[in-house]
Amino acid sequence: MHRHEGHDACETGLGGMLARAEAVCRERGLQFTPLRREVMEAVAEAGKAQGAYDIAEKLSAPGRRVAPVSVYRALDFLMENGLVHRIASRNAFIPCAHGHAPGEGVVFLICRKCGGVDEASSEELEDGLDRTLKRAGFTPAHSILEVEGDCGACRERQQAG
Amino acid sequence: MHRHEGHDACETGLGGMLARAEAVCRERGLQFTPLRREVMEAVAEAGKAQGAYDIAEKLSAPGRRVAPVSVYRALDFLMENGLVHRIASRNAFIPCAHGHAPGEGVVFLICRKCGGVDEASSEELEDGLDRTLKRAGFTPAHSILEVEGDCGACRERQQAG
DNA sequence: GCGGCGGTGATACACTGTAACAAACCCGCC
DNA sequence: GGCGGGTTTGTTACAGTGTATCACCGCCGC
Repeated sequence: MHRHEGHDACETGLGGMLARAEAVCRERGLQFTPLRREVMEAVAEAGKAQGAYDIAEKLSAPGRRVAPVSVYRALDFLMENGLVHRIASRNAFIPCAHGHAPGEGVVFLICRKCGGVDEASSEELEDGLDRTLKRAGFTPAHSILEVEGDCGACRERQQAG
Repeated sequence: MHRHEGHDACETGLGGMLARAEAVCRERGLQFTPLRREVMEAVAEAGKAQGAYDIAEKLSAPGRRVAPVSVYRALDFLMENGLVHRIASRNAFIPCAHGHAPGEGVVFLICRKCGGVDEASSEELEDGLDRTLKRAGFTPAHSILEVEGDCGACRERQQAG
């Protein structure tokens, strides 16, 4: 996973994400079951967005088959609780890097080279979007902001190498 | 289709869109074949985003079956030439309401009630996005901006009725 | 005519996601 | 301990979305 330039206060890394997931569930009286934990781990470990079927395969082993439908259920749970995000343009899932209010304007930065996905949020962007929507007479309920391109790390790597 | 509040210079309506498609193809030396025309019509006629399979069904008739794969090819062609857009969050397609540079920041406003999709673009929004990306060290290649909510027409309709 | 090329038809298939129902589990309660 | 009810998971089947492959057709230039 590449660095996160756009935001701090970001307890990143597998451990931090699992700890946060656990905390959130305890707080809300929800069960952080073994399956949900495993799915969370699988999403958090991977350096890039994972498809549901990828996760199902990763969790399966000789003698244990995890069906995609189970993965979807775990992912739904994790999404409802803001622990993972869905990348619509990829039909794939990433861990939520930092806690942010649900529905808040977060942009996903998807690198074409390394496949990594970073999150960025900005007041400025959100304000611009709000004003544009208001001008159009549109009341937003949910936004999808995804940008595909080249992340800083990959560009450096390319220039250096 | 509801009104377009956010932009003008918008030769909307079936005729205008077909004319533009024809013009674009002639300009670029590309073929605006019957099938492509029919797919363009199907997308332009419908008041809301159409799935590829919907289009295939609409074009099929007793004695003539249009396979989804043919529709996809036509849609790819039309998308490459900026005549239709894909709505990632719906797996569906809409006609491009107004000519805009490829890759330019256009937001799709998707109404939950009527299913209509409007386009809006704004300098302000684009600037905000550009600055956010620059701050994150990210070089954009392609953006997807989709907002789901309630369009003005539907809100009025609801208050009146 | 002949070869190349783009478009279309047709089949098959991969990938993504959901519905429905059964079984296991947990927990409070009698 | 046993019972009832809610939640989670397993399993199967299926719907929806998109692509690969190959064959055929029509057109155009040589």
